[in-house]
Amino acid sequence: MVEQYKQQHPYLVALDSIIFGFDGESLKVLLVKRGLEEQTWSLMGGWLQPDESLEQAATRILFELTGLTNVYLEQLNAFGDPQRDPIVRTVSVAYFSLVKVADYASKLTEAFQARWFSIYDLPPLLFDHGDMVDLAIRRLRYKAALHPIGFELLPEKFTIPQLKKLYDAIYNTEFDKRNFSRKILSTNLLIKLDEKQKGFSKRGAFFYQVDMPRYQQLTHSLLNVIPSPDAISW
Amino acid sequence: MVEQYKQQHPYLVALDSIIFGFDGESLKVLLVKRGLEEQTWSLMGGWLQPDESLEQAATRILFELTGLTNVYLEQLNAFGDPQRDPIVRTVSVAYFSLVKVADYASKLTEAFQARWFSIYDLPPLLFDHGDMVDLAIRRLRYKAALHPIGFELLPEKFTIPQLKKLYDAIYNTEFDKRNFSRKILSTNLLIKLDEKQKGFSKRGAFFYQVDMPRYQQLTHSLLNVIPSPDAISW
DNA sequence: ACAAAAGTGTTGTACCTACACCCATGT
DNA sequence: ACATGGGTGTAGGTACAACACTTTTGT
Repeated sequence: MVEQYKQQHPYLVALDSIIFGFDGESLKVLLVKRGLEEQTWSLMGGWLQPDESLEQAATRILFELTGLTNVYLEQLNAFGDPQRDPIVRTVSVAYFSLVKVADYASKLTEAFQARWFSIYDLPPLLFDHGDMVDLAIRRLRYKAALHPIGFELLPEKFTIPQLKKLYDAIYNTEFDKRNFSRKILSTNLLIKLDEKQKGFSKRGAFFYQVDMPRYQQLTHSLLNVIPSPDAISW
Repeated sequence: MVEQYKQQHPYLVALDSIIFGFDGESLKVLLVKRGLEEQTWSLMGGWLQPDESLEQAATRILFELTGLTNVYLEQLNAFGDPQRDPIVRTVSVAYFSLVKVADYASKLTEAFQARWFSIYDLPPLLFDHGDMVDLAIRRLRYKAALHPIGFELLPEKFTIPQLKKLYDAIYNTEFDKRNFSRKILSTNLLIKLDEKQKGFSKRGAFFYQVDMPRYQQLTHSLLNVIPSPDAISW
């Protein structure tokens, strides 16, 4: 019975990370120039090690580049076209993650040549990494419309106008600030702080932070969508 | 530079299929007893071949069991825990598919011991296949609430009451037939036929079929969700 | 006092929900 | 004639979309 295993071809298994960040103005993806491919920008990636799960490997790779832990990470898709890596047949599992750029800036390991690129102005990418980024952007848009994950891209304390700008950037559109803030606040997901943001505008906007227990709970319940009768929306 | 590849460990790559079907009453999953594991039910699966993409392999494996082509197929998740297959380390990419059971019945290859199980009454499964099925059910619920994929589980011609029963089964609930049919018909996705279903009820229900061009178009546009301003729904 | 961004209020409309009755047909 | 499922209609409430004005404060 173990025979059946022995006859099979093994393949290399890689992980690639689409790392999103938000600098206050536009949505960015973190790209690197790898040692062996000096010419081309690519996603941060690495190989699956024998003792790791896929998620552990993706977490490790993210840490190696950014020094960050406790980051939002979600499996995007496995890519396995026979020709995707022209040197050796490789199956790559892509993950996307949402990081707070301020944290990143302080922890970046300089071993990598890395740069943030606006999602609307990407360079040509290695292999099928362009497809991965495309898919990740669509997935982020899809997901952020249904789940409150945008916060993962903002600092602990942020203002409603900042949050609106983030959503403007994700969807490349312009939300109505009145409806936007009403909708966001109606979820009771945000706790208003006493503190105001100084320097950016004259009046200054109030800081908010996420109500973590409620966030966890909401995230969990949204994953188990059992639409109330008649809540099918297409 | 090729050195970097050579140092890496290769792994076996498998595919597993969660095959959903609907028999008119409840939502089912197709399970098999594999040659080497006579004792345990498992998902239909197979190995990735050198010349195949992941999707091609999943399609082939589905065909080998059911004889079906042109089936709804979607990548669910890659599973790669070091211990998931106790014999050899294997990364498995799970796909879920939606089949029309009537088609299947006529094409089933008898080489496999296969059976439909209600999703609410599953046997213990091999390896992590139970997790895969759980995730697939959640994904199907999630997706079917937002995209009109339920049709994939019904014959070409079906009635509104049949469609409602399908959704009742998916969500283990009881939709209101008046609101349900209004909602479905308001999408203009269904074309009413002259023909009535005979035998099941005295009055007989009209058959409908999917307006394919509109279905394709809707499917496409729903995948590129760009919410109209303020259409964030959480 | 003025500019620039923050913050709040209103109203029409569309859709969702809950609920009740009539219709067609096989027995 | 009656039982069984099929099919439609209505009204109240909720949430969304579109839109305009006031507030605060640094210069």
